[in-house]
Parts: sequence; structure tokens; C-alpha cells
Amino acid sequence: MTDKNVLSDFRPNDHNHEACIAAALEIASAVCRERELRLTPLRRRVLELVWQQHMPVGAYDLLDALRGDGRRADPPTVYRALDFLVENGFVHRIESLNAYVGCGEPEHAHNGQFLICGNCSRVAEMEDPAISKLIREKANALGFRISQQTIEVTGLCGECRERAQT
Amino acid sequence: MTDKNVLSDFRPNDHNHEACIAAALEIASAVCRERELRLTPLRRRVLELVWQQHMPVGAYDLLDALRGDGRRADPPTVYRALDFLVENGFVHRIESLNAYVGCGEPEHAHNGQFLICGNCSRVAEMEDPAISKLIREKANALGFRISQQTIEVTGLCGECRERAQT
DNA sequence: TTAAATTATGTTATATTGTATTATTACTGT
DNA sequence: ACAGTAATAATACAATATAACATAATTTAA
Repeated sequence: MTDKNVLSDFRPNDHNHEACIAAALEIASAVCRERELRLTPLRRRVLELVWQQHMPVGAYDLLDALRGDGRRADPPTVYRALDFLVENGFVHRIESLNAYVGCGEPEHAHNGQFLICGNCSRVAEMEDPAISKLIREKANALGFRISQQTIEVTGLCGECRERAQT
Repeated sequence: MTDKNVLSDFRPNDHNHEACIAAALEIASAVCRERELRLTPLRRRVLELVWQQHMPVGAYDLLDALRGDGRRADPPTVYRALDFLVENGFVHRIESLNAYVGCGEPEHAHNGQFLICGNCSRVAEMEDPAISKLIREKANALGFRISQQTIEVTGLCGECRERAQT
């Protein structure tokens, strides 16, 4: 099993995260230019905040962070920015956590399949065609036409699993 | 493709729903007796209310219904009952809707895979081992040990799809 | 290059969903 | 009757999300 289809794996805590954030913003910037979307300062800032960690962030955490910037902010502000980011694929919403996480590959539209570590809270994103295809087929067999797949899996990431075996 | 692994398919609107509810309560009753769980009047009533339709119900709708019974009820009342029902597999929580739906087969533990019609809101439940297995394998390949799978799919059920092709 | 239209944001208020906590009641077995 | 456990009641609050309307910024197009 060499195919992995991993859009973003669990990141070691010591990776160069500044570069990581910068890259996400750079890509978003380019994609928006190409698609004629408006990555306004607010939206850009929210995206940056979402990328502060490789784990889901709640809307109200983002709100606090925006307020920390000195600017006034209220729920609609952050929810609107999130709507834009989610709608255009820069951020995914994790339904089972009511939280948001940066997308590992915003260039092409997809739903993503999420592995959520219950211990360290980090998230990995897969986009495995075999999984989506199988689900689509099974649904089709019932006459169901899929428009969106939500696949969120909880458990222990490799690192936490090893650490747990004391 | 004859294997379907469907725990509960989309029910036609004209099926005998009274029987349907009665059956669900009967099964829950039997399972509880067997496992020495206490299906108290409150829990039983909440389960019954969840089964009023084959579509997800919000906790606060249940709360209103309980109040409609004449009894006093507050959020913890319904959430505790739901916790019990979910924990013991009589009801599933649909994360993407913050809502609850009756389980089509509470006799054995499982996560369920849900098809949610965006038009009529009805839900079908599958429990397809091929799907869970594939996801488990892909996750394992990343060193991830799964404890729970959340699979919720939105789209159009067969009936609504036909109707849409005007 | 203004006016109109569109899009984005600000602002206030409120709706919805979910928990923590403490107290009380009702069963279970001795 | 009593201790131990499970269930429920009751209050308060935390967390998440949207409605509705006002203003500002940006784009379009005359």
C-alpha cells in the first residue's frame, strides 16, 4: 500500500511552521487571483489564524484572536470570513467538532477525509478516491445521488499511539 | 451489486409508521432487558419522539415535545436521555446536523453510515463493512488507530431525484 | 468620473445547541 | 430501615450560530 493520497499528514511539532503558514497564504493568494475572488485583509487574517496550528480552531477562538489584533469583531465577522474560506476550499469545517482547519490542497475542490487525534488534537487530511468512490457506489445502489461526503475519523495518531504504550 | 448492508432505507411516506415506532420501542425494550439497562419512561418517551419521523430531530424539538406532554423539561433532561440512547446504540447523532435519528438496528454496536436527503430530510442508514474496512486500512497506513468513524453523506434520495427531473 | 450596483463589513440583537453543578428523588440489595 | 447507586430536577451558564439592518468599500458601466 504505497498510495497514500494524503493532503496533509500529522505534522511533527518541530517543523517550520512559519513557512507552513506563509505557504498556505501564498497559495490562497494565488488561487484567489486566478479565480477572481477577493482575499480581503479580514479573510486573509482569519485564514492565517486558522493555520496557526494544525488542529481545528473554533469560531470563537478566532473571534478572540481578531479582538487581540485590536480590531473590533463580532460573530458575524468571523462566520462570514469562514463561510468564504470554506466555500472556496481554503478551510474545511470539521462537523464533529464545530471547528475549522486549514485545507492541505485548496487548488482543487474536494471534501476531504479527516483523521482526528483524540489525544493531541492534530488533524491529517486524506483525499482518497477509493474511499469516496466506494461510498458513492454504495449510495448509488440505493438510488441516492451524493452531493457531499463528510468523513471524520477519531482515534490516535501514530505518535500518540507509541507514546501511549508506556 | 446485490449486497446492500442497509440498516434502514428511505421509508415511503405511506408506510405504517405506528408499527414502525412500536417495533423500535419493542426492540429497545428487549435489548435493555437483556443488557440490564434501564429504559425508564423518560428515555422511552424520548426514543419514541425521535422515532416520530425518519429524519433527524434536534434536542430542542424533543424538549418542546416533552413540554407538550405536560411535563416540565429542561435541556439536561433531554440531553441525558439522548446520551443514554446514543451510548447504547438506540439512536445515532448526526454531527453535520446537530440532530438525532433512530437506529435501524440497535442489537449490535456500530457507527453507521448515513445518507441524508437534502430535499426531504429523510435519512437512510448503512453499515457497510467494506467502507469501514477501507477507511480503517487507509488510516492504518498512516499509523492512525481508529476508534470511531463518522460518515455522513448529503445528496438526493431516489424519490426526490426522480421528482426533481421535471 | 460620477452614479448605480454589487460586495464586504460593522453592529446589535437574538437564536440555537450544549454543559457544569448541585440537589433531590427513586430504586436495589441487605 | 438503611446505605449505595442510578436517575431526574432545577438553575445557571457556556459555546456556537444566524437574522436583520446599517455602513463602507469596490467594481461596473454610463
